[in-house]
Amino acid sequence: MATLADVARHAGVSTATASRIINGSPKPVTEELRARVLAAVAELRYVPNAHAQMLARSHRNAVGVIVHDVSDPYFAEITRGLQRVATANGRLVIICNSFRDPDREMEYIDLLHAHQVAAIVIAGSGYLDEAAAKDLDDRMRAFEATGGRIAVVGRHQHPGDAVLPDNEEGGYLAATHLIELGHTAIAAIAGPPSLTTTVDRLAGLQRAAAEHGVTIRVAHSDFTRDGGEAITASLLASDPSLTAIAALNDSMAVGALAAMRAANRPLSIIGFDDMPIARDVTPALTSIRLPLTELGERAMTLALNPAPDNLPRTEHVRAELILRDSTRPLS
Amino acid sequence: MATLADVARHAGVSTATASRIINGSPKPVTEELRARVLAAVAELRYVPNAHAQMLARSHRNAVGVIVHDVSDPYFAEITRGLQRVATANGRLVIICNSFRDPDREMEYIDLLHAHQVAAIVIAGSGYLDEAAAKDLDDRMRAFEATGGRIAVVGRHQHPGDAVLPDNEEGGYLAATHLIELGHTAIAAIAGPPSLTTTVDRLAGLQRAAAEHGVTIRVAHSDFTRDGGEAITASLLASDPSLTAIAALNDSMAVGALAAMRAANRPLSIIGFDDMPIARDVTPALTSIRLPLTELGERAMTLALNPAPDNLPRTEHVRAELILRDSTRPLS
DNA sequence: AGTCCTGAGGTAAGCGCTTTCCTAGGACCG
DNA sequence: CGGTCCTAGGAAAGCGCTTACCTCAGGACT
Repeated sequence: MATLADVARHAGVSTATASRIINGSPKPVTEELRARVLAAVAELRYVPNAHAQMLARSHRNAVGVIVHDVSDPYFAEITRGLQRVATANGRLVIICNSFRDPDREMEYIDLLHAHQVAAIVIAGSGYLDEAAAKDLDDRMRAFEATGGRIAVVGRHQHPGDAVLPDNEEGGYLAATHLIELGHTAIAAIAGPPSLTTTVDRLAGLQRAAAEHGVTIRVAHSDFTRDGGEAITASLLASDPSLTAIAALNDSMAVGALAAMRAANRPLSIIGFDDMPIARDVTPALTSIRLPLTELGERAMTLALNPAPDNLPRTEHVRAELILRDSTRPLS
Repeated sequence: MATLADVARHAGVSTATASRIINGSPKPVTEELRARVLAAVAELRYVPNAHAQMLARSHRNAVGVIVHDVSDPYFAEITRGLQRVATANGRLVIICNSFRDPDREMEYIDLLHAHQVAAIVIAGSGYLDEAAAKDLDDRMRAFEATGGRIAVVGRHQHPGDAVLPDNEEGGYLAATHLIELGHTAIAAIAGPPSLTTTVDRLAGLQRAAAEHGVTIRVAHSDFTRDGGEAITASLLASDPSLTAIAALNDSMAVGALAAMRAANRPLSIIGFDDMPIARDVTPALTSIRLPLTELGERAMTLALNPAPDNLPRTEHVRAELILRDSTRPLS
């Protein structure tokens, strides 16, 4: 592997000069030396060792992103926003999937810390488990103590910069919509109760229910299509009066649609997140939209630009009802 | 930021001893010192500087992955497989999105090279553009010259370890299926003609067409849902006799479904890739399945385990027809 | 002519870690 | 009891870079 010293030797200059030329330092250098060095770089196919650079420079360049799973469309959208802003600022993004495992999340925080990233963005639901949240918070503080910055997407224990999707409001919108269509036999199909996302969305649902004197039955399952299908099937089997379902994310809603078709029962189903598939399933899914890409963009912006006074900032993004065909007035 | 020297000082030992204890080196150390060092680590919240470690060690730990876009379900699946194998081998994965831009791809190769990754996996279609392919290949060789390993997923200029989805075979299966259902007025909606994926799949389609004496009309657009919808709409408008469409990926197929619905024309539509959405659109999409996760797993396995004789290895994964409701016999 | 810049380049001190080699004390042997 | 091996621990040499500081010419000034 060619090193800077090789290049310098090849060009007959010192490593200092070679380094300056290669990095375009402001220090003036004769055209001739510049040409010689660049020629040596090309000939030796020299690529600087990023680790040596990091060590020698004080500059922290990369940023870390921890999401539950990039291949989940929800996080994919957020990640897209994160990346857009990061690359616009010339930062390398290191993406880590925690798969909703607090331990793995901690490992990744340490790993990113070890890699001297300038900032870490953690996207995804927090954990209601006090112990886990506390441990996580400790790691984050240790990272921040070394000058690293953290921004979170979604509700987390961690105090600091955060951008929060309005999950409660979204839940409220969803339930209100179903109730206004005349439904009263409503079930909510929710993800794991240990996630704050689940809790917040449910809270909104229940607030609307309480306001209208309706009770909403809650069933938990995985935040996946299959989870939604299974739980809906059992709900339909156990409750013949059910006319509407509020799914706490679109994947579950798609599963619910499948279960509904299988059971041949007309239902009003509303999803949450408004993922791209929503408009292509049949019937097209009514859903609560969250501007996910924007969520990511704003989080990365917060992470990259420290508040002048260094006080924690919190931004909210609104949820919005997207009307399609999967919800109908109770006939 | 606490350094190893701080820890050593705090524990009253040399950095050598501290390093050995922290890294669990085989060198024996008294229990007492071990305890003192670990206590210092905890107290100072010491996290080793990964860059300094990389520099000092010869060991290369991370691996790089370059895909067109992780949030595209196709690449998400592949990436999942790559990650699975990588983490199973204790490797950190750095994911880079090239967004189908050869220049960005080159930049990322250099970047990963600079970061001293042990291996790079490049997933996605190659480019038919000779110049771009050549440049890319140069970078790859420079990386390999320093001891790095490369594996590619899909057809690429680069000679070396590769795992290839059987795109041609898949195209053949798709067209044969439509023809056997009695269709003769068939159009293919394809992605950009500069991608080898497009070319290979089309070749399969045309081989089947030739075998049965049918001609398939080809229209190009983006490899996206909206691309598929737009091109299908214009196809339907210009050719009233069309009865079947072979989409070169599922996203386009979903778009085609939407266009078909809008035009209220019954069509047989077959997709490609069998992404998860396929079974949830209406009608459920007949498609050609590629075992994407396996593709990723095998590529990473190749990348991580050099061939004993260091000869290029090529593995193929078969395409398979998945029958659903979107294709019907010509009535 | 002597003093001071100023521009162009080199020297060398780290950055934080790993690891080879060395040292000093015991344990053990004959 | 002197010599030989271990054995636990330390000293220090890098890993490949950046950069503060130094040197040395050659002008521009007094």
